[in-house]
Amino acid sequence: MASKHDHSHAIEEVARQLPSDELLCDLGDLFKLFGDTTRIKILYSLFESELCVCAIAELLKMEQSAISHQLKILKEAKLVGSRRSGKLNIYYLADDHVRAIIGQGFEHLTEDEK
Amino acid sequence: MASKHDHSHAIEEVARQLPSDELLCDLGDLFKLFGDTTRIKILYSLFESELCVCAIAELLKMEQSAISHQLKILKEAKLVGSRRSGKLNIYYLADDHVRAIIGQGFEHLTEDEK
DNA sequence: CTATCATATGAACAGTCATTCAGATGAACG
DNA sequence: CGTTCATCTGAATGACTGTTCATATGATAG
Repeated sequence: MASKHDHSHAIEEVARQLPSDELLCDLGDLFKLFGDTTRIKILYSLFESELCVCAIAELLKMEQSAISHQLKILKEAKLVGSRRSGKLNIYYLADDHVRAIIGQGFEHLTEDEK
Repeated sequence: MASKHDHSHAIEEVARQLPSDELLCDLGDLFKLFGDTTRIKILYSLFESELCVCAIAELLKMEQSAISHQLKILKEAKLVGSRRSGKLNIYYLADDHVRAIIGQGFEHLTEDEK
């Protein structure tokens, strides 16, 4: 069975090397986090220094609520962390992988302008 | 101007180091490509060897049409390329950055299981 | 305690997007 | 040519998701 022409052996070979469905889904979900301009900007903003919510909102010229929503998503994914300082909630990058991943994407974009 | 408490100096500092809006958008668009389970699976399938459309469809147990749509997106983004071989259209990874980016994401997922 | 500032939250809306279905294209082969 | 197989394409649909608006929470200062 399978289709008309037979490449079942090749398929099995590839299938064997393919990570589990769950891992591949997690991988997709991870990249989904980076796949939004606002979130990318937030993460990038936190590259150099931690920032409070309203500073990020000002920086990106967006409503505080929008930033807050995205920060929540990033925090649930453990890409950022936060701490209180008086009235301010200060957010910071929680993981150095964030820099590595964005860095790779950056390289891809800047290297091959042909 | 600005908000009630003043962090304009910090904001300007960060803003100076922030890449252009256009680049950040491109970055988001790039990661968006990886942010879909089907596309991740397709790309991963092509890690080891090039494959024709129907082989990918079989491998992922999905309709050929769905695969074809996603391949088109990946090709427009120049992440994959294709060549004809008889009746078959064979797709392959067009860029080694794809491996690097997915590899980074993979590392993030596998390293920190706490 | 009350007013105020920073932030969080929930519902609603709009836009995006992946999949499906039906049909078109295009190469190979008799 | 006409058929067959592999692939592509476009429209339609349903699901998802980012933003906004209005409001709630929570901490601080007076």
